[in-house]
Amino acid sequence: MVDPRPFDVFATDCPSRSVLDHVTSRWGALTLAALRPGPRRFNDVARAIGGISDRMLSQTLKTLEGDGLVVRDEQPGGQRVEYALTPEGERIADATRHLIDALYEVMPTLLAPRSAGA
Amino acid sequence: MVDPRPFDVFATDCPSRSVLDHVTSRWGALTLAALRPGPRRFNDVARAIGGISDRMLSQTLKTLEGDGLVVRDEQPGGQRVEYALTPEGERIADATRHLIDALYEVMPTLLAPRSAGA
DNA sequence: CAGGATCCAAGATGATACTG
DNA sequence: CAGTATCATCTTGGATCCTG
Repeated sequence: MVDPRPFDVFATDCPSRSVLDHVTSRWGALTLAALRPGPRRFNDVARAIGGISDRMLSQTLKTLEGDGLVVRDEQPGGQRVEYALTPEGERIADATRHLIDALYEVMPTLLAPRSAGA
Repeated sequence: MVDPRPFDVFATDCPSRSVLDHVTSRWGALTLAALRPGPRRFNDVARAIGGISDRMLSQTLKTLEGDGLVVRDEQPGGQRVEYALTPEGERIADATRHLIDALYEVMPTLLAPRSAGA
């Protein structure tokens, strides 16, 4: 039986490293987080994420789709396309959501003028 | 009483957004993960993270230090400097660790040749 | 609506050399 | 050891225009 965990994000050549890079890319985490509530259309995602351009969203979605974290559902007719998380995408999106929540929790402290002791 | 959670990473101008950007920067997550086991010296961190250059590590550490997630401890004498996580940094590092673990869990599926149904 | 193609500026990153 | 300074480069990201 092989090692069930041969992955190592610290290694440049590990496949998990590239997926991590995509997930932690500038728009990756936010895109996954935006899709977590459920399938969404392109422009809805674009509007949900402040500052993202069509180009970057398109590119990010493609990368995540290539990784198997997102699926593109094109309704017949063409005028309507929805993006959704795959089961694996959901696991990752949940984790990024936790990260964001942790961030919210520590933000007040980070913003505090450094030390209450001084 | 003010809203205890006025933060929104989806908003371009929210402070939490920039911290998220730093944490999910190319080397941010890996750097935090590398420091999670405990304080480490510069070159040890550098060696732990495959592919990072001195320059990038230095820059990443400074950014995270500026956010209040990392502290720099310089031992008198100068030849020895250690980097450690602040309590807030630990919370974030834990979250990124969970993200990495989630990644490890789904990797086998992501690598599988697409579908067992075809 | 849902993007693709192009052009271009800005920032990220790396290699190397140098310092205290 | 623990970085910093410089330079060249490669990628990222945005704005704009175009198509089905």
